[in-house]
Amino acid sequence: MKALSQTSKYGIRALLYMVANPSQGEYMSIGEIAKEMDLSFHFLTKIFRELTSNGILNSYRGPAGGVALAKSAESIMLLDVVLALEGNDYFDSCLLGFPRCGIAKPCPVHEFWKVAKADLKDHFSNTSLSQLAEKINADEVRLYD
Amino acid sequence: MKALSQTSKYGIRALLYMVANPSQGEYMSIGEIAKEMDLSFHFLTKIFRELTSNGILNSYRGPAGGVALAKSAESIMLLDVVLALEGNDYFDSCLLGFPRCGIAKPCPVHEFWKVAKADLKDHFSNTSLSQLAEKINADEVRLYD
DNA sequence: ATTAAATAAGAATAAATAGTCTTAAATATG
DNA sequence: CATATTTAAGACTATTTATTCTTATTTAAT
Repeated sequence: MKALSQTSKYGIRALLYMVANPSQGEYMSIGEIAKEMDLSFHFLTKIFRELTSNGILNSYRGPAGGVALAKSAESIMLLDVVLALEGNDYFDSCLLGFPRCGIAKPCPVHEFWKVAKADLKDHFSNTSLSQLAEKINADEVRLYD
Repeated sequence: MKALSQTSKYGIRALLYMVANPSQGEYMSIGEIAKEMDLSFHFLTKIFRELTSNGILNSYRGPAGGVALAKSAESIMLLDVVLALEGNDYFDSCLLGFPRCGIAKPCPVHEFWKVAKADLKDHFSNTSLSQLAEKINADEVRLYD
């Protein structure tokens, strides 16, 4: 189940890397993040530009430049990042792609899907980057599922 | 949120059409279904081949041939169709695409996503084509959401 | 047998997504 | 000012998904 594009996955993971591995200086270089995460510098740069233009990151050019969270990690919610990278219509989809599925003419799974999407959106809107980064740093490993 | 491919969406909708609009004869022609649903005959044929090879449909060639449900609409679950068209690994994905996300090294949203996927899978496995087709025939329309 | 009506199979094309590359602009430092 | 470092912008390419097209096979009816 591919709920998110590669762009979103990389974007979120890169942000979590930034929060989990705070830099000494004000800005962290995209090159370093890409290297540590073993993904394309250019692709990450492109993703970060989107996050910058959406007010999630600040960027600064030149030596010692890079990117930095525009707000505290506590106040950046997963929802913000998902909407920035997937578009604001992310939660508007009809599960089965029925042509004019909506309030007036709901598809047969409309109600169910509406609730499922609302739950997901709710979770995203209540999950901050700091909360997720904490889990990474705590190295929460489960040996049995 | 694009949870399903176009293939799955069309496939499910076409099956629902078949259940909601039973034909006189044993088989219903793909051409008729495609025409009624206003989608490509060739594409639908391709999708139906997959459903046929997965034991969800029976097909018959020649005049008066076509496709027919291989089992009762009550016993074909949404899950069967989704797994047939999306693959059996549909519920195995990591939401954030973390490299070795799993029991031993869960990603920061692993537990949440595991539950969300299980809920969805559960719903799919408890929803039959007949249940959904009934809603279509009842023309359940909601004027307020 | 011949023809018409279907699906089967898969090649070919189009569109969307993912990823790479090149050039420009900004900034710090010697 | 010259140079090095870094992001910005967007063109370009590759891969995946979606869609169309062509040919083959099966079957019924005349």
